[in-house]
Amino acid sequence: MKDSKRESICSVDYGFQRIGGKYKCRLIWYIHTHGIVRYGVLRRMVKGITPKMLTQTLRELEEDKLVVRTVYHEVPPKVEYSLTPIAEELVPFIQHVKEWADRRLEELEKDIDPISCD
Amino acid sequence: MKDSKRESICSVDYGFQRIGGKYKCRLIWYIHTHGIVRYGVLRRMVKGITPKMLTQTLRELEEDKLVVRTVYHEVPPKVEYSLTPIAEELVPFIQHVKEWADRRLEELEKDIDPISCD
DNA sequence: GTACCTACATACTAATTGTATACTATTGCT
DNA sequence: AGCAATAGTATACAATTAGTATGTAGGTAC
Repeated sequence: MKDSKRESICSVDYGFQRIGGKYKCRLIWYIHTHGIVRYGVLRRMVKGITPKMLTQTLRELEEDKLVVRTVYHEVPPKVEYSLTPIAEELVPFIQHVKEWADRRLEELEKDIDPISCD
Repeated sequence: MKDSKRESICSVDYGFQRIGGKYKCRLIWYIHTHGIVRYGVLRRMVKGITPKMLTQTLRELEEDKLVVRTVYHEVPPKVEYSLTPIAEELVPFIQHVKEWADRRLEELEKDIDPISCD
């Protein structure tokens, strides 16, 4: 993520730069529903994500103070992720969008049958 | 926007695909605060947007049934955009993010002084 | 001693998204 | 005839974002 990304024109822009991207909100949501999650668990939960994207996204969230990364100096390595209060503030809104999306999907048709995020 | 965009893995994913992108939420927000807006007005409001991106984004929003495009067959041309009830459902949540972002920006520092979206 | 575990790192490539700039159509107005 | 106004299109290009493939560390179990 470049510094230029920090140059927002307005607060709507700023906000969505922080939670945009392919996986950010899904990660926030998953971490929220589990409280504290290990890297490997996230990797299995976020279907299709590669380790590179997972690490990259988590680092960006950490930089923006949305997740906390706790490293246990053990072997094999253990790293846990959890949400900051700042990120928790976003959870209701992610839930709102999720519910909105659920209604849209329901309207569309039943044969798409997307996998639930719960 | 490709058809693959329609292939969402979960509803969080689905939701954010519909409102993600550099300008979508800003446009929804601007149209909301003005009710009915003409193309040229939007272009002047959304600082820095190019006609290509504006048209493209509006068409995507229209496809997703978030905005309504009304063409008046006059010369010079007149086209008005307004939100659908589906998009209006998203407004409180965009406002939530906007307020969240305002708090973040305030915390960061005063010397950034981003332009308000109101 | 070698395979295995977790949580990455690195290099490269592909796909998507956005920018810059120029151009069009239509008709009233001067 | 030529220009202004509006809502775009077209084309080429640049930047950003995502994906693939492979490698690494430092122990532990066999």
